[in-house]
Amino acid sequence: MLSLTCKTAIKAVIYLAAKFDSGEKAGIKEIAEFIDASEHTVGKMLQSLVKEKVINSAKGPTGGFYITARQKTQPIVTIIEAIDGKDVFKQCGLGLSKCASTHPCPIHDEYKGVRNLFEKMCRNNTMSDLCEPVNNGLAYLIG
Amino acid sequence: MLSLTCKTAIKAVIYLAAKFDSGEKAGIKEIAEFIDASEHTVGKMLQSLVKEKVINSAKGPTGGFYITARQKTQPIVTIIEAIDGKDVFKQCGLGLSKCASTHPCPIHDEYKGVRNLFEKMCRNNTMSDLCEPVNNGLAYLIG
DNA sequence: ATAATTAAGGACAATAATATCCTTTAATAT
DNA sequence: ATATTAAAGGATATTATTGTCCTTAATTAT
Repeated sequence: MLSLTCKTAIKAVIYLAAKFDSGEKAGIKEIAEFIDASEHTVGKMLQSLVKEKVINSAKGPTGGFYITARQKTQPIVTIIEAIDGKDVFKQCGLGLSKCASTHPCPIHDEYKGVRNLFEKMCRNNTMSDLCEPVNNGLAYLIG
Repeated sequence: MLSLTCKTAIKAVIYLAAKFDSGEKAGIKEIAEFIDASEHTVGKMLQSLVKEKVINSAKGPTGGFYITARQKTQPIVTIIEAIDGKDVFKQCGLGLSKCASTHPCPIHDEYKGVRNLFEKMCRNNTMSDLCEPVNNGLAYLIG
């Protein structure tokens, strides 16, 4: 459903959300280490998130990536749309390009149910919602 | 969730299921045309399905691919497991390899719900279930 | 038996997704 | 102002997935 890059992005943002309380910015290296991903990949992906205004960045010494209180309240669908595009929740289960209720594939309705449930989950869960269990040691970003 | 090859496989098998009633076998070319996919790709993929005993084949003139009455009653999860493997319904939503209730990712439970719904759909729908609307012009395999 | 037909299967090519490197730009601290 | 630090961003390399080709093996009809 989601690309690898997108999953990495979600983890990175959750890390930034956790970091928010301290007010500190986080560097590429630090983030990559925490979510166990390659520095280069993380750098590239964070760039996209900044461009799409999902997170912020500052250059220079004491610079790094950070998230604002307002951004923290956004649902994770924001990340997904920024990285994988807005069509993730519209794709046909069998890959037809014109699949619709007027021209359905054989699993159209049922697959729509699955897709919608996933979308709902991504719209209902904010970044801070997901960083909370991580902060409390109830959930993990690696392993 | 599913690979492109797997989606093609499902469509091909639905076509074979529809063809079943006439007792005829279908050649690679015919199947590829009907589901609008490349001959080469379809040939390769059908080979795998035969090896996994999801469908059958016969060589030589009057040969081709076909499905038995028994095979037609199998759920489409059979196709999925043959092509994409058995782990499709076990993968973590954020890509962790050891994601489990004792070591969950932040979306573990909710994602499990989505995954399970999809799996249920794939286990409940048999090949003949899905070929019926196609036969009746209520659903399509192309477009 | 022979020719024709069709799937099997190995080898390879093209494409897309990921990952890496390197140079540039901006900001801060001295 | 200068040096240092860190992100931005372009270019390229690697890997995985998908697609193509071609030869082989099996079956049937004549």
